[in-house]
Amino acid sequence: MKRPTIADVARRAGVSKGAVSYALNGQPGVSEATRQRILAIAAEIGFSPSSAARALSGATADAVGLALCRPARILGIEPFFMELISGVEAELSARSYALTLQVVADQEAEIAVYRRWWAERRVDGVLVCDLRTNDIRVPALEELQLPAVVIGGPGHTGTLAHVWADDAAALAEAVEYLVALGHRRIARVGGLPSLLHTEIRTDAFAEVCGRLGLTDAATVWSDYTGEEGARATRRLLSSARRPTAVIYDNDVMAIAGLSVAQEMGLGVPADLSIVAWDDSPLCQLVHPPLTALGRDIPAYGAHAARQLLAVIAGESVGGLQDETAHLTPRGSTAPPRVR
Amino acid sequence: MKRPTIADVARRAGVSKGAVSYALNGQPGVSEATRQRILAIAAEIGFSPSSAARALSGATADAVGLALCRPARILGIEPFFMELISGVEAELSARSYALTLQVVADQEAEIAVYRRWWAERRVDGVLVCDLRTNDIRVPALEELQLPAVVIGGPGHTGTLAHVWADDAAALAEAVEYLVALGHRRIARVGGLPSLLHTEIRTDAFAEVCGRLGLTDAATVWSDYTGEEGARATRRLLSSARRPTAVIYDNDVMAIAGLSVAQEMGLGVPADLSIVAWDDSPLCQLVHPPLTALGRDIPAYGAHAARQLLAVIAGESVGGLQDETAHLTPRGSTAPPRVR
DNA sequence: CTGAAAGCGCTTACAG
DNA sequence: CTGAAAGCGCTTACAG
Repeated sequence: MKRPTIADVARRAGVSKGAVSYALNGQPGVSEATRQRILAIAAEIGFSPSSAARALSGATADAVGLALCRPARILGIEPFFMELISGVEAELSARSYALTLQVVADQEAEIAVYRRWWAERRVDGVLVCDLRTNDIRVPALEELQLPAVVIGGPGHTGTLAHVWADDAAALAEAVEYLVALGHRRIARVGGLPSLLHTEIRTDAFAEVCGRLGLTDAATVWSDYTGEEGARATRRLLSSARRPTAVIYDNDVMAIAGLSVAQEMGLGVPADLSIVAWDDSPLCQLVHPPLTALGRDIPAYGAHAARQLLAVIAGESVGGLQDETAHLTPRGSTAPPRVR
Repeated sequence: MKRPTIADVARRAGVSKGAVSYALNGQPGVSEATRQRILAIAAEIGFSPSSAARALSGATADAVGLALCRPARILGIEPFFMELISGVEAELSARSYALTLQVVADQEAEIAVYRRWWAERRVDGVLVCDLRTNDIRVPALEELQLPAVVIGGPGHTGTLAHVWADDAAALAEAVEYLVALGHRRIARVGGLPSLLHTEIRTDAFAEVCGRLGLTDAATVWSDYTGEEGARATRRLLSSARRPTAVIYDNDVMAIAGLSVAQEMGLGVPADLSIVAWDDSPLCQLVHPPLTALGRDIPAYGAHAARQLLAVIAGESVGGLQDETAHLTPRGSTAPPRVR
């Protein structure tokens, strides 16, 4: 099957290629009647302009890039990324933008991908995940002047546009809720310490625990996987003054923690209360269902995509604060059993 | 920052643009010494050929498309897709191919996306998921002559290349294992009945149960979500002659089933044995860990991508049988408690 | 309001 | 082995 070109449309409409281009792109320079006729013919023969030809003529690539820097096993198990992607995609495809995805091994490789995308003119802009403190990707993108939106913050985003959520406030809400239930020994199993949002949560956890006079509050590090979450939980629950409540930085570790508690013969929530970040459907799959801090991740992705399209359009875009995660109490939290 | 073009490289190397093109693409027509010099200069100034210009000159788009037809909530929670994507992506990026992702609402929308991609020359080929019986996407792709590899089968793939796994054999292995443990009343919670692989598993389940003389074997339908998996499990466990073992078509439903059993006061595995398909890390997160039918999904994706690149290269490619899922026994299966 | 033409940055026959 | 040139399919000033 031969692909129709703009010349085919022009010939059938009896106009020049230029006129077809104007008609399709909603530019002035063609009468309304002609425009309608051209549009009808284009639809009839199934014409869509070659994205390569458009991109080459100085127009945009109509594509946005997303590089993911996590190993496959973590990418697969965390609902976060797929939900984010589906939100990004929904916004992009509504504007006929394509999403180009690439998995990278580390930040250097990610920067190399950005350079290549830029040199190839393959994407009009990129979405940046997993922001770190003093992230080397930020100056690299600034230097390339490749439109970019950082998903994360606040802070450490340089001059780049970004969308962020107030994790500190959400964490404080969770701690205050546990304290209100009567908990005094609260621990937190954190995600990768190199990520900015982990650091923000760690600082917020220390701040709120200090403010509430909790002296036994400790953060232990993990990497978002179930194995590490389980290991961290075993360590916490084996300690002399074991916590009566644990907050996990993601749903997968929280579920692993629940399983460890059951394995150790501890009742949840009687002996141990559990709170998870990322209120994915996983949290409601287990028994008891997990109290979780959640927000609309597809919407977060959609907002980031919208910001990026604005940056690409040349608008001046700064930071956008997204909804703060809110706590949904379920069966995994209760007042601590008096011992 | 100005993007370097082939002319910049040619000027600095003191050769024609054609020579640079030959050198970069490994074509004859340039001496080895010149080639090395050109390559060095290209690397030095960070030149990558414009993908648009390459695509327009009749070369390939160097991109492959993947349309996903599942709602965000299912896409997010099932590790399968993200694992598949990361495998696809690993293979593609090793050959400098980009992956273009689009989420679609239904098969008609998916076909429209294929038509647009084809007309826009945006991708060189596509990967097709979630094959159905008499799938309307197959003839549509055949008509477009858009290179495609179907991930699924056997059967119903028309003339398209495909990769598939023998789910019937894997299911038989699981049933035989349960029967060997002493189970006679085995149920199955199936996935979306419209999908071909669900149908294949259903037929295989009926066949092997018949062969082994299990008269109470029943398949109930679900949709891969935890809610539906839980509902189906409640129904099964409330029946007069409730099964002593259940096989679930995915990990998410199996975990939901485990949770329902616990909620109903049934011991797993003492009162109920559970087997899950898709041995993702989720299966080892719960307590007891789930016996599961698993295989290497990233590798499956990589094989599909490799097949697609072969089709794009014009090679004659048929069906490729991938590894059969194998059973990993864990704590969720045991001989049935005598009642 | 319309047409003819240049140009985007490559690839690839075609001459030398 | 190398260079000059056509052409891919668009967009967009530039004339009319």
